[in-house]
Formats: sequence, structure tokens, C-alpha cells
Amino acid sequence: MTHPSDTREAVLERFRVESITEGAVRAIARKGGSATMQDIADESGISKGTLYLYFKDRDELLQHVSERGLAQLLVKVEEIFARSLPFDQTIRELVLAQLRFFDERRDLYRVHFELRFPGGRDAGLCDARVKTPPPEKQIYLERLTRYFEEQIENRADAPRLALFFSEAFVAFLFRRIPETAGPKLETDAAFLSDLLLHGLSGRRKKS
Amino acid sequence: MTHPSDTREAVLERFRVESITEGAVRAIARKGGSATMQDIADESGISKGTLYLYFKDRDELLQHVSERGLAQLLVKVEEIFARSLPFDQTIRELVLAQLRFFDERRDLYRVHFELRFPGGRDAGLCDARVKTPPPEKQIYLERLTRYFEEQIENRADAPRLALFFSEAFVAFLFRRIPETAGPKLETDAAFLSDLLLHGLSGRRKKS
DNA sequence: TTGGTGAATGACCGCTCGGTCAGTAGAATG
DNA sequence: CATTCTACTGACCGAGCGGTCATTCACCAA
Repeated sequence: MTHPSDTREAVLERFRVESITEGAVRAIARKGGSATMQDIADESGISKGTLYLYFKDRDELLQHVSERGLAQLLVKVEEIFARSLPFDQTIRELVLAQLRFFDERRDLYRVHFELRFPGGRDAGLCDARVKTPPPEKQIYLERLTRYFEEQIENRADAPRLALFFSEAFVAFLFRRIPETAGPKLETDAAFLSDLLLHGLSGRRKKS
Repeated sequence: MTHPSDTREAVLERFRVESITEGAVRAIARKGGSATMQDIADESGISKGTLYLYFKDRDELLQHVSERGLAQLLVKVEEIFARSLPFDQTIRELVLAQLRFFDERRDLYRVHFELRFPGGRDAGLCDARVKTPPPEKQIYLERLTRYFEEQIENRADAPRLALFFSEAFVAFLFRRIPETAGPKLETDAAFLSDLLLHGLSGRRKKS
């Protein structure tokens, strides 16, 4: 009852933070990574100034949005692992989940992407671009790595595999944007899963 | 002798365009995709106004830079095809070439990337983001597609394969940035080639 | 030496955007 | 009802950007 996070103010605060975050997601979905603080305020139904009552600056807000998204993905991945399917099936499910997740929020990922490699006004000096990866992303990568370590012969390859797995599809997804009537997501997922599992060699011409 | 491209003015113009382009590449390498017109001017050793004598606006300049880069990559790829190596070897060479190419000019690719998915001030409306891909990129993709059509059983997969091939490594490369003492590029290339050629299945634990 | 030409310049403009803060409205209190 | 308190507002500010254009200046022919 007296727990600090149960006070009236804390509850209201969390509600506000949450609704701003959702507004930001919508704004980004509309305008892409260049969504303005004003855009986010409009979409959240509050005024720009209020944003700064709950977030120090634009960077902190976007960081929050990005991490929240990754946390959601992590949940889905954890569900898949919990099912203890055979390896091949697990990979297929992971690919599908990841593809679907990013497909639903391409623009969100764009933000995520831009946060890591600023290139924006905050890029500053040449090597100031080196940022520590956001903690949520770190956790996500570690989870994937752990699975691969269990399943793959050479443990040393696991981190690289996890990395490839978590990042490689993104560019592919971006490509889906212009194609209004592109291939179905499930088709792409099956294609990628096959490619990942069995490689190109099996697809050579018989000739 | 009287060929239009041989006149004194034309030669000078081409020289200027070339030196501006190189300046832009350097500026982008320093500041990332957010390099200012002033940055580019400084790096080119000329004044900002002069840029507009040779390029209509910022977009046209960056377009030029991007296309020039892709043209260079296309040359390298063409060289590999010309060697008529066996399939596996060709793939390995392609992966290595592409990885090396983008590794040397990550920031350049960043521009390329941002041009396709503006997200910047020019993003405008929600669906204004749909841009026709730059012609050079189109040519590059078509060339890859052609090769896969020749080599792969199912011709219909070729375009998707080309797409994956041309885009998937990029995210992977970006990840190399923070790791100052990361794995050698050749190691990554070998890893990716193996993964692409033979897939994950062969890497399962024997258990 | 001088006058003419056009390439190059950089101060300037309009505009956008992140961030601030004096002011307001409306609930809570007595 | 008067007073206090505070979450909220939006007009405002300064910085930084892309793009322009009157001016300057290097060069060359006469």
C-alpha cells in the first residue's frame, strides 16, 4: 500500500509516460524517424512543453521508445524458446516472429537504428559515434547467443550468429517498403528460414 | 577534338564535379550522413555557394556521391564474374568484396541508405517516402539476379536472393563500428560465406 | 595598362526544430 | 469564497540548416 510505485502520483506518472510513448510510436509511424517533438505531442494529445516534464530531452524519449519495443520483441522470442520445439522449427519461428515484429513497426526500428548510429546533430566528432549499445538490445543478443551456444557445434560462433540473426533482416525489411504489393511476409519468412538452415549449395542447378 | 566533352570548360567542369564529390565523401566519412553543405564545401576547399554551381541542391549532390560509390562496387563485382570461378568460390569472393567495400566506406553507405529512406526533412507525407531506387542500385541488383538465375534451381528465387545478398550485410557491418578491435574482416567474410552456402543445419551439435 | 567577363564567394535570408518559462486553469484546502 | 498549489500550456528563443545573390576578383584579350 505504501509502496512508492503505488502512490497516486507515481501511477499517474507511469500512465503519462506510457501514453506519451504510444503517441511517439504513432508519430514515428506517420513521419518516420524525423518525427518532431511537436508531432509527438500532437499525437499524444498534449502540448510540447509537457513532454519535457516526463523526459529530459528528445534523445531520452526516443531511447525509451526504442527499448520498450525491444522488450516486447524479447517477450515473443522468450515464448518461442519456452515451447522447446526442435531446432529447425525454432529457427523458423524466430525468423517469422522477428520479420513480423519489424514489419509492423519499420519506422520504430528506424528510430532504433538511428539511435545507435546517430549521424544526426548529436554525432559530434568523428569517433563520438561510438555509443554503448542500449541495454535491452544487449539482453536480446545475449539470449539469442545462449540458445545458439546450446545448439551449435562451435560455441565461439554463437555471438556472431546472434548478431547476424538480429540485424541482417532489417535491411531486407526496409526493402519491403516500396513494394506495396510485395510478397507475403510468410513467403519471405519461409525463404529466409530455408536459406539460413540449408544454405545456397542445395539450390544449385542439377545440370 | 571538337567533341563537346573535350572543351576546356567541360574538362574543368568534370574536374570540379569530381573534386567536390571526393570532398563530399571525406566530409561524410567525418560527420556521417548529417554532413552539412558547409562541411562538404570546407572539405572540398571551396565555398558553399560554389557547390550550387555544379549541383542543383543537396539531394542531387548526395545522389551523385551514392551512385558513384555503387558504380565502383559494380566494377569489382563484374571483375569477379569475369573470372568464371566455381559457384562456391564466386560466392565467397562476392561476400568478401562486398564486405570490404562497405567496410571501407561505411559512412558512404549510410548516405546511400538515407537517400533511399529519407526520414529527413524531405520525408514529407507518410507515403511520400516511396522513392524509385537509384538507377545504379537497380543495375547492381539486376546483375546479381542474372547470376543467380543462371546458377540456382528455382529462377523465381533469384531476385529475392540478390536483394538479400546486397542488403543483408549492411546491418552486420554497422555492428563492426563500435568494436575497435573486432574480428578481422576476412574472418567475418568466411563465416558469412559458410553460413550462406551451407546454412545452420550442418553446424548442429552431434549429440 | 585597362576593361570586360564569368567563376567564385560568403554574408544573408527564411525556415525548422529542440528546448524554455512566464503564465493559466482548475482542483484541493481551509 | 478566497487562497494555494501544480500540472499543463504554447508563445517564444536561439541555433543551425539549405539555398541565394550582389559583390569581388582572377584572368585574358586588346
